[in-house]
This record gives sequence, C-alpha cells and structure tokens, in this order.
Amino acid sequence: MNETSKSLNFIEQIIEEDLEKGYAKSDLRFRFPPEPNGYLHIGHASSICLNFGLGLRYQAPVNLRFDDTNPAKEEQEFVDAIKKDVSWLGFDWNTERYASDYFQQLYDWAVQLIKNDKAYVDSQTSEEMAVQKGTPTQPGFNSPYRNRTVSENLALFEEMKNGVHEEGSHVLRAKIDMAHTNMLMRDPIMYRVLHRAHHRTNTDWCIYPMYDWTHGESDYIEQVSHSLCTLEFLPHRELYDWFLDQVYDPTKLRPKQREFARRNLSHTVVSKRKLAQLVAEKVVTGWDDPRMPTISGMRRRGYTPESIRNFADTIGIAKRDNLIDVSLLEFHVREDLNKTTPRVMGVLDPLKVVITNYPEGKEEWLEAENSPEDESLGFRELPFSRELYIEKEDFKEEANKKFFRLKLGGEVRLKNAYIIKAESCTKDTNGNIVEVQCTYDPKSKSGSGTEESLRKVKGTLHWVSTSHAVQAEIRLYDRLFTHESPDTQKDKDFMEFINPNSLEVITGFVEPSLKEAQIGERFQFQRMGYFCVDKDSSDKNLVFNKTVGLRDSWAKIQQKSE
RNA sequence: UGGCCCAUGGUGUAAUGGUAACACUCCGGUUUUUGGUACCGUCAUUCUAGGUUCGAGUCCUAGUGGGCCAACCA
Repeated sequence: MNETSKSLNFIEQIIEEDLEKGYAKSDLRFRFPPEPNGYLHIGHASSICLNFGLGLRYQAPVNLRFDDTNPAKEEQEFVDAIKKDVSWLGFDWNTERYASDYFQQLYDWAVQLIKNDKAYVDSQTSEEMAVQKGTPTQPGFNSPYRNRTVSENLALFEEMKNGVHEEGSHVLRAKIDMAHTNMLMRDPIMYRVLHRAHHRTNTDWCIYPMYDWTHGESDYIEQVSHSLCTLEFLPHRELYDWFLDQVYDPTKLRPKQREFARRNLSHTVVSKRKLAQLVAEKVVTGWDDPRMPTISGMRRRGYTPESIRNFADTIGIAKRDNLIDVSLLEFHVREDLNKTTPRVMGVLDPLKVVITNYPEGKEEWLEAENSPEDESLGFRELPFSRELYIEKEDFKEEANKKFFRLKLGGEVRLKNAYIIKAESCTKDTNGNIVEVQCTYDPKSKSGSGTEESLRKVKGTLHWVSTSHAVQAEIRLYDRLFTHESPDTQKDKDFMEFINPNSLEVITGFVEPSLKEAQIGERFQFQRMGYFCVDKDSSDKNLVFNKTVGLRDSWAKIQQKSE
C-alpha cells in the first residue's frame, strides 16, 4: 500500500525519468482510447487500471477517448457499454472525448500536409497499392500518382470530402518513403472515402481518417503526455512521431507513445475480434455471457471491480509475452468475495434426509451467523424440520475414515443446527439412494452451549428444509476453452478448442431467505462456492450464476486416491 | 531472404552494477460448526557462449528461442 516502497513498473520509471528531466507534474495527462466496436475485456481492464492508476498516482487527468474513425464497425451501443464498464471498474475520467470531435482539425492539417508536398491523392485500387507496397523483405515502389501537383491534390481531396467520388476510388496518402524498412512508413493511407453515416457526425463526412493519422494528433490536441498502447503498435511509433512532426508547435507539449505487452489470460481469448466471433456464432449468449472474459461478462458472473483491479495490480505491466493463469484471477475473486459476501445454504444436488425422531409437523427457526469474516453482517433465521435436503455427494453407505461426511452409523453436524446420525437408507429399483433416515441429538443444538452441542464431530454439512426451501435454477460455468492458449496453436483455429461443457444448468434448493435476493446480489453458498443472482432471475424463477467455487481440498484428496 | 521487440521458478512480476525476492499454483502441516478462511512450512528461477568489471540477472557482442510488421481495421 505504501506508494514509495512499491517498485515501479517500466512505464512509471519512464514517467519518473521525465519528471527528473524537468517535465512538470502538472503536464502529465493520460487517456484510455477504446474503439467503440465491441465490449471491453480483461485486457482492456488491465489497460484501464494502468492509465487511470497513473492518473491517481500523479493526480493527473485521464480522458476517455473513443477512437471512432471507422463508421463501418462502430456503434453507440458500444460507447454506452464501454462507459458503463469503466465506471463500474471504479474510475472517473476527466473528460469524455471522441476522435470524431477532431475531424475538422484533422482535415485542415491534412490540407496543410498536401500544401507542404507531404501528402498526395492516390487513385490506384487497393490491390495495386498492396503490390506496390512491397513486403517486409522487399522495398516498395512509388505510385504513379505520387507526383500529382499540389493544386491537383487539393482539388481531388476536397472532392473526396464533398462526396463526389466513390468508395475505393481515391485515398490520401502521406508522402514518406516507399523503400523504408518499416512498412508503415511506405506512404501510409491517411484518408479513405466512406459513404457511411457515423454514430456522431452522421453524414457530415464522406472521408474518414485512418488510425495512425488520427491517434497521435488526437493525443496532441488533448495534450496527452504519455500515450500508452500495446506492443503491436510499436512499429507505429515511428509514424506517430512523423505525423506529429508535421503539425508540432514547440511551445506545446509533445505526446510520446510507449508500448507494453498485452495481458493474455489462460483458457480464453483476449481479442475483441475473436470475442465478437463467439457472439456472432452463438457459442455464447452475448457479450455479457458469464463465460466471456469481457468486463460485462465478469460482472454478470459475479466478479467484483475490486478483485479485477487487484488482479491487474498483481500481474503488473511489462514487455514480454505472457500467459497469465486464470487461477490467479480466481484467487483475487475469492479473496474479495470471502471478505464481503454473506453465507447462505443451498443444495445443488439434493438427497432427502428424514429425521425419524423429530416430530412431524414441527419447525424451528435457528439462528445463523451471516459471515465469520464480518460480524457486522449480523445473523438470520433458518427453518429446520423433519425433512431436509443435503448434498448427494455428502452421503455414502460406507466409506473410509478420510471421508468426514455422513455414512451409515456415522455422525455429522448440520451447520447451525443439530448433530445427526445416519441409521439407514432406501434405494430405488436401480440401486440409487433416494433417502437417508437419520436420528438427531435434541441436546446438540448449535449455540445452545450444552455439553452435547460442544461435542466435536469431524464433518459439518450444509442443508435446507424441504418444505421451506426455494427452488432455483443454477448455472455452473467451466472454462470456455479446453486449451490454455487456444489462439496460438499453429494450424489450428481457436474455435476447435471450445469446451462443449462450459455451461451446465441444474435445479437446486436454497434457503428461504434468498427468496427476496436482488439481481446482482452475491452470496457464498457454504461449502459450494460463490453465487450471484443473474439478470434473467424473476419472482417465478430464481436464477443463480456460480461465480467461482471454493478451494476444494477434498476434490484433490479424491483425485489422488483414484 | 529484411527490420524491430522480448528472454528471471510451473505462472506473473521485482531486484535500477553489490546476498535473486514477492504473489499465485503445487506439496505438507496447525486452527476451524464451511475439507472454506487464517496461519506456518517445503520444492523450485536469471536461455547459451564470450567480453567489460573487484563484482553482471542487470552493460557489450554473437548465437538460440519466442513475438510483431505486407487491412482503404484499430
């Protein structure tokens, strides 16, 4: 927590060096620049935490800037979702900006470039241009249109803007060097003709600027000091600087681009394009499907903003390729949920228990602590009766002594209730156990303080009273992909690794206090895991998502004995 | 057959020329009315070869391995 003792990541070191070299702290400014063409994912969360974290650390403003230069892909729906996600993560932006706000300024600068003989209108097809561009190992060659006169370029460019020309007929290109070793410097396209309505500028423009031309100049307009992006943009830095050189006024702050490695998460894909494909092909129900590594998906799953921020802090920022194990994310989710969620009881795979020496028709309301981690959460009351459900896996006719749960002739504590002993069980015609008959010790009531209640029994089970329990739909999730790195396998498409069993829907029974649970509310079902109420939930049909299971050392013991 | 970036336990990140550390995972234990939590402990790391230096994970060179670059996407 101590800022001064915490080691700096390499971005923070760059900033510290700039500060030492005389950069004013008040000149520091950052931005988070999403393109509104999809939902934000865990990789963006990392970038958001980086940029807004820097803002907090240096008390510097952070803009939320939508990189909306491609009306073919961008929509208002995504703008709204992105704003919601950033806010939910717990960050406040200084101002909300749009690259489209700068279209006029960008156009004016482009005209200036043409006048300075730094840009020209090319009228080749994209195929011709691709050939002419060369390859990484071979230089390109000049376009036949490269030497158009300034006045001809000016006239054409204005016509492009005015919608005189068809899509694909002309582009504006920067005039740099077709033999440059960096392919991005081989006369990159600045503008294309697009007869499309834009979500903000509507049909005002018939030409739209490309990323490279837009991004750095937007940083410059906003006077962003450090423009942070992922490593695949590293080759763009040279162009970023070249474009800046064309318009730079030395009395103003000059933004600098620096790059960090995107964070990869195991057993999923962290790519908007691939996530969009999962949505489009209906592998998942939508961008906010709880199996998706999107911020909205994680929110719906029950992850907390705190846990995602802690995760981002822990994984840090660096420049090497990485594949972060999803178990680290789950650790942070459990860590936060353990501290904050109330405990309740829910039986996912019910087995009926009848307490033969408990009077028929009797019910008792027992006091139960809401959280051993947080006293302030108080207590609630639980109904107990003659017939209960316990978890099917918590009973065996016979078992070795490693099995702490209920077995014939053995005793267990029912959480917050009595100690019971299994006397017999009945089976259906297929040999499946359908009911267990038990006796209880009436003096062993939890919290009663009697000698019997203080007895140590090895196992404690969760349970619900059959007549009081509420039926609930419970959605269990597993990893979306069976491979830890589905999208880096040579000759294999990531879709081949989709886990067919990533969703299982079951019907369980939960304690009656959950009847009034609100959408989004989180609970720990004791001994089972963390669950939250899904947005599909209604008065008629209670729906829970399993957020993450509890650590399960019994499962490990079982695995080893197999 | 080019250019650029990267290389620290199983995973991620530190160590800023001076004893390689922290977290997760794994494994073992203590406590426990959650086989949870908490706490304690074990195992395990500088890609290779040269060089600079009293001293190199850190600087230099080469090699090896991985990644990025040929959208009118961002």
